[in-house]
Amino acid sequence: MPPRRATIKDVAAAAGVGVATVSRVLSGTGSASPETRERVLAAAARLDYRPSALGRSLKLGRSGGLGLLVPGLANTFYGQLADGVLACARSMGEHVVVGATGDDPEREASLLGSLVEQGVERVVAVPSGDGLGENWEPALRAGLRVVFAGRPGPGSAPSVLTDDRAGVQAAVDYLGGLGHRSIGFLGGPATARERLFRDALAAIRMPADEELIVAARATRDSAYAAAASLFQRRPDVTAVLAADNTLGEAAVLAARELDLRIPRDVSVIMFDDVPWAELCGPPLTVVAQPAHDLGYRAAELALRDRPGPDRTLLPTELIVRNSCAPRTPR
Amino acid sequence: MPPRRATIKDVAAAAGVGVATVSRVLSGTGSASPETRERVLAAAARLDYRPSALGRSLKLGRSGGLGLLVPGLANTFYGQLADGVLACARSMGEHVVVGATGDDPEREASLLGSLVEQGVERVVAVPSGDGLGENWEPALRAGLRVVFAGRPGPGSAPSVLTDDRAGVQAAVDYLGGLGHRSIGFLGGPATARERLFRDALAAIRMPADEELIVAARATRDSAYAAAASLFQRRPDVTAVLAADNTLGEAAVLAARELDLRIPRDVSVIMFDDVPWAELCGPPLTVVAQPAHDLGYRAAELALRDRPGPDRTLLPTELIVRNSCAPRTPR
DNA sequence: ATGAAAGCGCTAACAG
DNA sequence: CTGTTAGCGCTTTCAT
Repeated sequence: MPPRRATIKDVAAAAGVGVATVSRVLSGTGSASPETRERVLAAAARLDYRPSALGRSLKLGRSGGLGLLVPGLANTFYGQLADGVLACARSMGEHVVVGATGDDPEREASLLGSLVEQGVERVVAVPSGDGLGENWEPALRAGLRVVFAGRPGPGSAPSVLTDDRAGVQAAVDYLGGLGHRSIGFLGGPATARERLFRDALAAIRMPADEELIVAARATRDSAYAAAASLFQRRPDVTAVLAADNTLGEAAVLAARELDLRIPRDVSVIMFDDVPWAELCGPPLTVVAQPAHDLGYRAAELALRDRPGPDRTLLPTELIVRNSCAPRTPR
Repeated sequence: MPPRRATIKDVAAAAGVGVATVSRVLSGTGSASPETRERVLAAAARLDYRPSALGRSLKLGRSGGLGLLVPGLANTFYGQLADGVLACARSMGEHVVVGATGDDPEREASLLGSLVEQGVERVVAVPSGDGLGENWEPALRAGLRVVFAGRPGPGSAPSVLTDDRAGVQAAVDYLGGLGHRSIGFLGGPATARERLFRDALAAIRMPADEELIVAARATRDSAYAAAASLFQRRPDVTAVLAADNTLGEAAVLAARELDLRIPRDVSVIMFDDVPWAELCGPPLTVVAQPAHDLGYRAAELALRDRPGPDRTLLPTELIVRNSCAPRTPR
């Protein structure tokens, strides 16, 4: 049987002082005679005392800790974002409680509930796809401080985003410049980029062909199916923009399966400059997003005391590699 | 100012009963008249009451929650492993507190300390590279229940591992069968596979050339440098085994940079069947590890009440793609 | 069936 | 400078 963890009382007894003194010495608050300090510190060390955050939080009413809600960590983009959040939290001495929503609003709601029960009152979240966000209403009203990252949150909640509009436009401009006229769009659960895609097309006076815009659910299979069906239904697409790295992966897989050569038969651009984009055969042209920064900044905002700006926009960058070529009719 | 969260007292008052009754009704313990039940439930719902896990944990002495310590989440392998842990935790209604160690024992120790302060008493961890593990001694003695995943923990602590011996042997056998005699090994912070590599070589009666065995630190740069220097110092290596996906990535990058064609000039096998292995140019032959399962099983063990087996070994699988070819002298 | 009260570990007033 | 005490939200005897 493991010996019960030492409490502040044990330390007080061992040092021959009152509990308040121990608390003061250990938290640096108030003053204590050097000699007492010494004794307390020694006793604490000897007993391997670790103050209970539970006790402290309960007393203080506020419980440190940062919640983090992402679709899933197997996706490199969210992994990087999460690492950014962890880095910031660590630098501020806060712990973080994570949950994987699977882009499912119901799971998100339940996870959110459990965060609240844990006493977490600040969270950074990549909101689940549907975008309706009625999940967040009550939490926000209840005083939970949430900063959305990577995708805009509902209402006026603060969000740290990438400049997707510019990113999508850059991709579309690039493809358009290469002569492509039938550009497909592979979208995911978050549909914001889909609208931006239409806008980008309009900006260069190209009509949006609804059949070329497809949306997949948050699974690998669904992404693949969406990509394959797009290529099959419309053999005339000569270029495709994938809204995230999962979709990009699906696009190259589907193209390969269908014997479409990249970039000869189809040009591909995807969002997210994941490390493998460069290793891909051929190396993929991407719209890079600063995933780590996204997380770091969001965490910073959530953890800082003063509310930050409602919208932080981080730049995207079109990184040209070898997955796009001038249009040649298929 | 956000309205303070409702407490059990508020519910009791609103329902016109004592706090004990509320507690009993809400936790399903004890009995209550249907009519009282009704009133309590209604009041709780109306006030949007969420029981405080802090209060409960403090009272109960035990605090749910699972700690998770990994090198970092940007690495797909750990991301998948973490997803496995999250999946299991969620199914058992536990929350998860994560930390990224960066494979640094010091950070690991500090993170571990903060977990203990949070009242977490069960953790799954990918122990940091050094393998000395004096970090864990005290925690283990203090009754912390830790299950190691992916890498063996120090001492006799329970671990959920992949059958690396078989995996390394399969890779070496395969390469040997292809005629390779100078096989390089790219190792990381965790050195266990390095020993297995020597063993595997011995098993097929090949001498281990120390100069062909290199170890990188846990950064992308270090991995790249290690790979590049291996290729440059020893132009006679015709094959290389990379101990994880980061190292594998470095190997193909370095090879490309040095104008070494895969697999014509060098054959490459890496650990971890990350999604991009198939997309790589050329598709990479890998030793697949069930990352998600690793995490799920480890979490299961950590969360179950009875201690499980000390060692769970999950199978690896050699997945042959196109990154290896018969040896041709360079 | 239900309420009153104790106490988990901690911090902040308040005395001394 | 330091000790005593109340009380954070909750569960759990113990009475009623």
